[in-house]
Amino acid sequence: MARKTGSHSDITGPRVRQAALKLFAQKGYAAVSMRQIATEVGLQAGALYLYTPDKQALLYELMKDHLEELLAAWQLLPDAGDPNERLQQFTRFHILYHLDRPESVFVAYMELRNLTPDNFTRIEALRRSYENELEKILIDGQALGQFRVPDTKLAALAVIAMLTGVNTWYRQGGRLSRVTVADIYWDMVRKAVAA
Amino acid sequence: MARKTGSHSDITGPRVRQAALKLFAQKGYAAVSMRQIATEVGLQAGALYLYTPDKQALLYELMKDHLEELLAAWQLLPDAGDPNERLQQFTRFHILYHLDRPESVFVAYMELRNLTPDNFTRIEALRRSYENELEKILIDGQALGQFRVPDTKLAALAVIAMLTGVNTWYRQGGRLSRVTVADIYWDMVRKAVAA
DNA sequence: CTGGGAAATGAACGATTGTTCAGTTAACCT
DNA sequence: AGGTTAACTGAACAATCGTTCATTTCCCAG
Repeated sequence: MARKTGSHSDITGPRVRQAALKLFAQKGYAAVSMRQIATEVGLQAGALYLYTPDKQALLYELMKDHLEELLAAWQLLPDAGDPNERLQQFTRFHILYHLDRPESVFVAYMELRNLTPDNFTRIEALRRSYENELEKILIDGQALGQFRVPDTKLAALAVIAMLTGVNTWYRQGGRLSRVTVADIYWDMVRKAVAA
Repeated sequence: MARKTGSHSDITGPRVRQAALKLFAQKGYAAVSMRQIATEVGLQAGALYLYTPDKQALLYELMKDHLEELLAAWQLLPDAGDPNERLQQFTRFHILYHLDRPESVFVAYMELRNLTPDNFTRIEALRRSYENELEKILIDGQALGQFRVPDTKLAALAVIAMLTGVNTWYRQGGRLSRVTVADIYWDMVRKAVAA
């Protein structure tokens, strides 16, 4: 038997990526076999190679898409002008955006060492440009005397680490809503960089 | 050939764990084979089973030892009394202790999903008790009016995430010394929880 | 000097890995 | 209605996986 009824390339492709994302997040890239991904989609392992050149490309595309979409979503937001407002905007955006995509976030943070050196360099560049978006806010606020941080680069990394940490413990249906969590973290971020 | 000259069990055992730690941190648990670990030590794969019942135990022991030693080292410090002093002590301790053990920290954070359910439960308990050490400080400071955080549990998690984040970017010989980094982070932590 | 046990080898086990490819089937176009 | 081709199967590839075990070697106690 070949070519199941109702099968289409433009449907199967995304399903392959979705299955890979789910399994990579669950068990880790190295622990997931192409056969497991194929089973999740309802295919034989060989069919996956119609949609990806190899396993590595599957991982790289997932991480690249995640970071590019993250940057695009951030840049789509209106400029709030005032650095303090922009920092609040960034804090809330980061938490809510990441809480909506736990699997992508997990893979993008945990599987860096499974990238080939070339792919690692590209992903790192994307991550750095996201960090720079936050640092720009801190630099502007520092210049205006609204913020006072010892080091804008370190402060940016510290804030991002703190915010991304939410993903490690947040569970839907817990005692705090997503917006409440964002409120709480904004309070700490605001004070941490205050003048 | 068997039994190299000068070989001893009490030397080889630690060397096996050391090699496993190095390789797990470098490539990830699932991507490292027992043969790679054996080669690193200068053994055949079969000999590893004189020092560990299986690969899983090797991972579990590394994580368990790391967390137990972390807790022990923290509890060995003299009680500073004042919550603000204790928080500063925790901040500096966490950063310096973790910067001294990048491989253990990496493995303990990245390989949780490769633990069996039983082992995962035990490791999680250790991690939680470390988080509780910080939360105790925050609760005491909150009661004295020194701190004002919206939620002591979340604040503890946020601070730990922020501090542990140092390990992801710090490189020896960089533009900042370890103590300077600790100073910078203490400034941010102090303000983040300030009343 | 010798026997015994600790330490390590090296081969073997079945299972699984990523990837390729010739063959088969079903959907679409004319 | 029939032929084309995209979509998929299923078998095969060599390599590698974690683990076991009979065998060999060396160190040390007596």
